Order: sequence, then C-alpha cells, then structure tokens
Amino acid sequence: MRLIAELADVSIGTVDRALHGRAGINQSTRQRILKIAEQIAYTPNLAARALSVSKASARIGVCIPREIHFFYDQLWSGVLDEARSVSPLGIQFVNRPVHALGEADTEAFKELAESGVDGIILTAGNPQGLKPLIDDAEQKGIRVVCVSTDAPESRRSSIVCVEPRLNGRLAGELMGKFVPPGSKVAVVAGMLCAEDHRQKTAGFSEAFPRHCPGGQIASVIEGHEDEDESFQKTFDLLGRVPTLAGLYVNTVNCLPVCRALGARGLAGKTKLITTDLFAEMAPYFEKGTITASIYQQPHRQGQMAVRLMADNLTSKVPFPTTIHLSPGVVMSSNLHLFREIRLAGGKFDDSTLGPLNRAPAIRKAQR
Amino acid sequence: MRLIAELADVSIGTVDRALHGRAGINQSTRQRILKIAEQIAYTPNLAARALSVSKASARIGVCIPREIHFFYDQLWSGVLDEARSVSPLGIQFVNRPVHALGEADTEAFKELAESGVDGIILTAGNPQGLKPLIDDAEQKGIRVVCVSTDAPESRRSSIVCVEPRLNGRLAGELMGKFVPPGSKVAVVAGMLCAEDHRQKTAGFSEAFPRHCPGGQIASVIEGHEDEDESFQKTFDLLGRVPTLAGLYVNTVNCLPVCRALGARGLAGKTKLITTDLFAEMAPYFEKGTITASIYQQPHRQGQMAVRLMADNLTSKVPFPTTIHLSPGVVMSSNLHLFREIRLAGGKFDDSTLGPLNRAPAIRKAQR
DNA sequence: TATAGCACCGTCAACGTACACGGAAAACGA
DNA sequence: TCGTTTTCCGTGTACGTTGACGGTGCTATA
Repeated sequence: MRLIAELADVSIGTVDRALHGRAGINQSTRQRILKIAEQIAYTPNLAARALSVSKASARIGVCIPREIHFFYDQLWSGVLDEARSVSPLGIQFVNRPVHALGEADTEAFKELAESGVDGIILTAGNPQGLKPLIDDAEQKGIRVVCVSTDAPESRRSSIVCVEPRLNGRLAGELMGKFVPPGSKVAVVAGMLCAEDHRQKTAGFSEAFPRHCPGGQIASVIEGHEDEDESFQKTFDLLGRVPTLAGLYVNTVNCLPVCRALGARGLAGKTKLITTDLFAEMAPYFEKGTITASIYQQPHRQGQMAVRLMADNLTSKVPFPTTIHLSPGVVMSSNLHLFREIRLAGGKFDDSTLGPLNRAPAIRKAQR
Repeated sequence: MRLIAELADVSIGTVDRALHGRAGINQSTRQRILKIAEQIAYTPNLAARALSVSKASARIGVCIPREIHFFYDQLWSGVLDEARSVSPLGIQFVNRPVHALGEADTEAFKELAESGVDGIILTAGNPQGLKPLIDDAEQKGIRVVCVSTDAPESRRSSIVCVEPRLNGRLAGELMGKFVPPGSKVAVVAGMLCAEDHRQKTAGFSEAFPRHCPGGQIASVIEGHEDEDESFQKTFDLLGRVPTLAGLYVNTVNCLPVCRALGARGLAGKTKLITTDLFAEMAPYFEKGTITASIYQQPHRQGQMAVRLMADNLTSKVPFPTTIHLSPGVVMSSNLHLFREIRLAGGKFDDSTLGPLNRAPAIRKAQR
C-alpha cells in the first residue's frame, strides 16, 4: 500500500479508501489507484489485516439444537472445528443452543440478534415464526445463514444443506437399481406434515419409478418418531404386502424398522435404505439389514456455514445464495470411515466459546 | 505479552526473551515469566508474528501433478482454498508441480527439500524412488504428508487419501446389489502393474462375490490408459460374454468403455460403475450408461492435507498417521452437485504462490 | 464577507511480535 | 580505586493494515 501511495502520489489512507471502496474519495483518484494496484499486482497482507482488527473483528452467534444428539453434535463439532481455524482472525463465537429443532428458537434468535453479534448461524426449525426476525436482523445488517434446515421465504443471506428432495431422489435412484423391475416398495416417514419428510418422500416417489421400470410405491407410512408405532406399522405392512422389495426410511427412526424386518425374517431380503447415521446402526449394516444410508454430512455443513460467514465478515466475500452439498452413501464397505462410527460422539459445550485463542500452547524455553 | 510484562513488572523485551528461550535473561526471571504466561494462558498471536518477521512463519512445498487434469486440478484447488485460509498466519506455499504422476518427482522433491521449506505435500508417484528422500527430509525435520497416492514404506508424517482397496470394495458392494444373483461381471483396469489399480481390482474381487450370491468375475482386462485399446478390448469382451451384467472401470479412462457399451447396444443394460468424475461423463450419466461412479474427493483431499500440515507447523498439533476419506457415490440424481460438473474446471498456476496473499483480490469500488 | 457544510485527503496511533541497540548495574582484574 | 567486561534488562522501531481524527480547499447560504 505504501508503494502504491508513492506511485500514485497520495497517502496510504487514500489507497485504503480506494482499495476498499470506502467513501470520501474522488472517483478519478480511485480509478488511478486501482489501476496502479493492479499493475504492481498488489495483494493484501492478510496477517496485517488480521492484526489490525484483532480486537474482536466480528462475533458470530450460533443457534443449533442439542437434539437429535448424533446429528447436531456433528453439526456443532463442524462449527467448532472451523471456528478454531478462523479464531486467529479475531472472530468470536457465541453459542445459544436450543433444546430441539424449532423449540423456542425465536427467543434464542432474538437474544442473539440483540446481543450485538454480526452474524447468526442457525437451523431454522419453524421458518414461519423465524421469518420476520430473520428479515429484521438482515435489515439491521446482521447476516443470517441457515444450516441444515432452511427458512426459504426469509431474506437470510445463505443456506447450506443437503436438499431433502434430492435426498429422496438419490434414495429412489438407488432403490430403483437395487430391486428388480416391477417391484413394490414403501416409504417410512416421520410425519408428513414436516416439510422435510414430505420433500424426501416426494423426491423418492419421483425418482424410484424412473429407475425401476414398472416399479411402484405400495405405501407411505408415518411413524411419528415413535419407536413402537414405527415398529408396529412396519411389521403390519410387511405382513400385508409380502412381496415388498424395498423400504426407504427418511426419518432418523430406522431402528424399529430394522427390528421389524428382523422379526419378519426379511433382514437382507427386503432392501432397506435409511437416512443419517449413528453408532447403533452399525450392526444392522454388518448383518445386511441396512443396504445403504443417505448421509447428510452434518459436520461438513457446520464447517461450511462458518466458513461462509467468516469469509464474508472478514473479507466481504459475497454469500452464495445456496450451498447444496451432495449427500453421501453409506454402505457396509465404507461405514467405518464416518465420524459417527469412528468416535463415540463428541461433547457439546453450552456456553460461549470465548476468544478461542487457546489453541497453541506455550512454547517452552529452548536453549 | 504486554499483559505478562505488566504482571511480571518487566519489559516486553524481557518477556520475549523468556518465552523464546533467548539468551541474556536471568533464569529466575524467566521462570517467573513463564509461570505467569501459563497462568493467563498466553497464546502467541500468529498473525502478529507473521507480520513482524514478514518473512513467513512457515513454508510449505506442494508437489502434485498437472495431469490428469481434472483430478489434480481439483486437488490443487483444494490446496489453494485451504492455503488461503491459513495465509493470515504467515504460511507461504511453494508450488513445484510435476507433469504427470511419478514423472521426475524425485527431482522436484529434492528441489523442494533443499529450498528450505518446513513441510512438503506430495503425491508419491513412485514410492520406491521417493522413500529415501522422504526419510531423509523427515530426518532433517521437514514434515512430509502424502496426498492421494501414498508412500507407505516411508517415514512420511501422514497420508490423506481414499484407500484404493476400499474404492474397489465399495464398487464391488454396489455392483453386488445392482446385478441379480449369479451374475457375471468384469473389471476394466488401467494397468495391473500399478499398485493403485491392483488394489482397486482386489477390493472389487473381494467384495463383489460377498454381496452377490453366486456372482463371479468373468474377466479383468487392461486398457493401458489407451482409448483405442480400451474400446476394443471392452467391445470384444462384450461380444465374448454376452451375459455380462456389470462392468467396473477403476481407471480414469471410462469413456471408451461407455462407447463400447453403446456400440453393443448395452448402454443402460449392463451396469457400469466407474471411478472419478469429469465433465465429459455427464451425458453418460443422463443416458443411464453409467450407473454410478466412485468419487475420490480430490478437492477435499487437498484441503485436508494443507490443514494437517498447517496445524502441525503453527500449533504443533500431532499428525494423525492416516486420514482415509470415504469415497463418494455419484449417480444421476446428485451428479450436478459435484464441482467437476458445476464449474468448467479451474485454472492451474505454475509458479510459486508467493505469500498467497492475493486472496480477496482487489475489491472493486462498491456503491 | 463571513460562515457553515461538504468532499476529499493526510496524519497518526493502534494491533502483537521480533530484534537491534544501548544503558545500568554487577562482577572482575589490576 | 579505576577501568573493563559481563549480565541483565528497557527502549525503540518495524512489519502492513485499519480507522479515528483533523485538516484543506471549495461551494452554497445568510
């Protein structure tokens, strides 16, 4: 910048104004400076930038559920991992978890927005309730990015997720290849009133017939996230339609379905495609009960959300409107590589993460 | 450091001497300062350090091939992405690409090692030639992490890759579910003398029969990365074994195989599982010629390698011995979400990345 | 004509660390 | 006793960038 200032015969301050599009500079001067900057291939020294704004350059609020444990733990841990890596840039994080998805999240959001953060990362449990708050926050310059669950109608800056509809489509395509032409399959949803489950079911219904000639969806049942109900309904269905070739479970509640298949002696016979992943599912993969599971990459979602926010806050990198991750496919071969299986579930921290600067320990005196 | 200085009632210079084991300080003062530093959990500000010495806190050499374009471009772009995010910490990157995997990589490695870098990230094309060099570098304190291709016998600090054998196993499992029991399938390899292809073939051969009762591998052919040879051999095979239910291509050279299937009128009939992903494959997904492809996540591999190295160099975070990523499964549903399809292949930069500070480019004047 | 207001620009002090320089006090030699 | 060396420590500056503050002209208004 000093070199540019000399070449352009202005002060460093003016160079700063030109390079950063700040107000208070003549357009012709700005153009001249920008041209020189380009000619000498100026590149900002990020270390210096980080240093100069080191007094808490930005604060990011995080509002994600604690339940369902295994999913949001991973999401959280992704956030944490990435938070650590941007903390040298002076970014602080404030955690304001809610108990479960959509539970009292408007209050949590409101608190965060009023606590003076510069950005909020949240899972939008009830989009309609959150919408006015999000719009209001964005209005006031607080950038909001949704993660995993969207508030599509709102003015949030960005969303990172795997689309539920695509989740369903991929499951449908897989199922279409797993079962012979003309097969009957069924869908086990949580509750169809939830947008997420409806989308997944729709995606599946759309893709399956396309990839399985003559294939049809015999039934869509709702387990209402209840263990007993899920088991019973699946058990009944398997009795009613003995020719059922496949089952797609698009809720987290797949264990009862596995048990029902076992009880009917159909484990491994009827192809089962599930959603998400947690440690208790492992035995069913090994036994062949679960043929595949559609993995939503919670850890990565968390990482990406933080990265987006940090890039924007520190360098004004514009938000992509959406980041749609590809779902992963878990099968018995690659099962062991997933975080949920490898580690026995990370820990969750309630409070503020603080400056998070405590990464590198103190170097002991060396000679 | 200033806080420590105040608490210890000394100057910042003395704190510096104490913390860095420099000479010219009383041992009792040093102990006192170290104790205080520990109590207040002092952590050095890496950005400030990088700024102060202005000559890089660490330098990382990168040695990866330019060919095969689409794969290593992604790997490179992953390296670049992550490099950007650690550059505020004063980490510099030196690029010393080789033309193709294993081509003159000993020379490149030697150059890097002698150029005074603190770490080297490389794809070990010919492990046996590289081994002594790697061991030597590690001996001298230069940390080496392999990416994508391993040098397993060497003392490299870490490896990030998707295991070729697992790649094959996942393909085998998928294939086993795609084709009916008792099916015959075949493998199209590049050249079996390459460890990578041998492992993939072995993994497939191991998994397929396990997941397809009565299934057998009718043939393993070598295309030697030659378009015509691959086409001809596949074409012949399809004529010889008309009942062939599936093909697994474990080299990048899948286009000739697709064409051969088309020429035999078997596109969509014979299940085809390929490896990797590039833009030209897209039409074959849409036509149904390719049923699935095993994706090796090059971008992510690059990111992880850099992250590992940077964490170790800046914060002495110990290296995990291995990082095995799970391969992704590409099908027509999720095809569009992959980088290789979304963007038309990024650019490759020959030379040094310099301080890599050119991150946010020059922001144009806004408003 | 004086004054306020605005557009534009320069100056300066941070940010946290590293290092060169110099100065005070103690230890030493004669 | 004086001078010299050694040990220990403080001061100052630089690194590149940011942002607050102040200053200069110029134009519009009373």
